[in-house]
Amino acid sequence: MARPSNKEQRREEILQAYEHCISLYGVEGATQQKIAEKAGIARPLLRHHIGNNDDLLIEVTRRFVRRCDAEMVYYESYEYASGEEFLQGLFYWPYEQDDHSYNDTMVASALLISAQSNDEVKKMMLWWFSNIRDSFKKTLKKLYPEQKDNLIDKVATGLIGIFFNADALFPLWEGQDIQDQSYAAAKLLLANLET
Amino acid sequence: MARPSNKEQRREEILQAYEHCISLYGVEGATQQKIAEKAGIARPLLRHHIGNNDDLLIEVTRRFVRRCDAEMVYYESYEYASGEEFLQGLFYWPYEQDDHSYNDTMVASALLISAQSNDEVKKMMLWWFSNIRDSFKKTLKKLYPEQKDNLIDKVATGLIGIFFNADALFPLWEGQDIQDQSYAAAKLLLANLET
DNA sequence: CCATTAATTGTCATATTTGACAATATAGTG
DNA sequence: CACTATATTGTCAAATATGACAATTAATGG
Repeated sequence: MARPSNKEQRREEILQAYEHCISLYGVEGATQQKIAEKAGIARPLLRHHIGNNDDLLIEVTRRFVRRCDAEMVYYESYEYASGEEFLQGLFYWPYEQDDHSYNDTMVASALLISAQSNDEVKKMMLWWFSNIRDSFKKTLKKLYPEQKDNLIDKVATGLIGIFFNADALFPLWEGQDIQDQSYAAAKLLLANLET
Repeated sequence: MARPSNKEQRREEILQAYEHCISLYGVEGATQQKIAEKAGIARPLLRHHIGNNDDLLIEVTRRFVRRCDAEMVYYESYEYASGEEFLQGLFYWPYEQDDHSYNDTMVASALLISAQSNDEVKKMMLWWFSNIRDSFKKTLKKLYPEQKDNLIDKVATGLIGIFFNADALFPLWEGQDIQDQSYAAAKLLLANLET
């Protein structure tokens, strides 16, 4: 009856380009022009397919959180042979296996800044972190079912912190020593669950 | 012979206001108007006292790094009775004791984004992190002189990660559970140095 | 009071960014 | 082909942000 809609595909392309720009320039530095350029489309299409700047920010945050959720579900379903294998996957996951080339942790830290002055973003980012923490807890519980929840909670929170820090500093560090030391620290922390 | 210069004081006020705006809105979101408003002065004075946007970013980064350095020197000089006291000071330092009300970790993560596309900022932020890591190492070495450097390095990197994560999430979390769990995780990690 | 130097204010041009909408092109159906 | 719904392009006004500089005010020494 009419020209077929490519709205869903375009939305994805736009939001992925937006995420990429956010990781490079921050939320306020990711202008519509940069987004459109990165997505390889004309600027007015951002408006056509998604909306104004507010809409764009809400939608990109929603997409980011959902994407992380999906990844968490995937990780949860995986049966790790050991805690060490879990950490290996966490710290040494090769970028090439993602469908994008930018750094998720940079996106998250940029969105956390916007969350301070945007309640919707704040709500989503709160849920984002809770979800990650719960996922870590579940995985650790499966690996160490005999351990108390209380201890698992602490270790999970600590592992997340160590991992995010390593990931946020990754773009600045050429060498790998921060990643390696963070991985080593994570192992030390995880050892508290191996009785 | 002439009207006395208040350039140094004004520079400080401006750069502090800029830092505050960066922590709230990110680097690109901290416009000259917002900075001037926060500092309680007219916008053209930013230019008069410091310079254009590039100059402002360089100078605010320099000030931030120097301020953190000074804090590190202060912490290093302190004689901690135990590792636990060190962690207490780290995680439960009351905001009221700082001369500002904003979150340093948010400033750092915003500057880390700009560092990706600004070599001068990048250089300074690399030094910023190296310095913090060295400072942590020194403090731990003083507390646990019998431990191997290798182990101390790992624990230091891990503690920094856990602390930054807790601090970056602080503005979003009303309760204290993340701080408390992070503190508990840090204690677990530090326990690796208590033989 | 005068000269001097710096702070402060006022103002404008320019560049950038966004919002909005009309006009056109495209791909399907009958 | 004609019709329809959608994508795409073109364009412009409005808002915002920055750069630049002239004009004014203020504080100090002589």
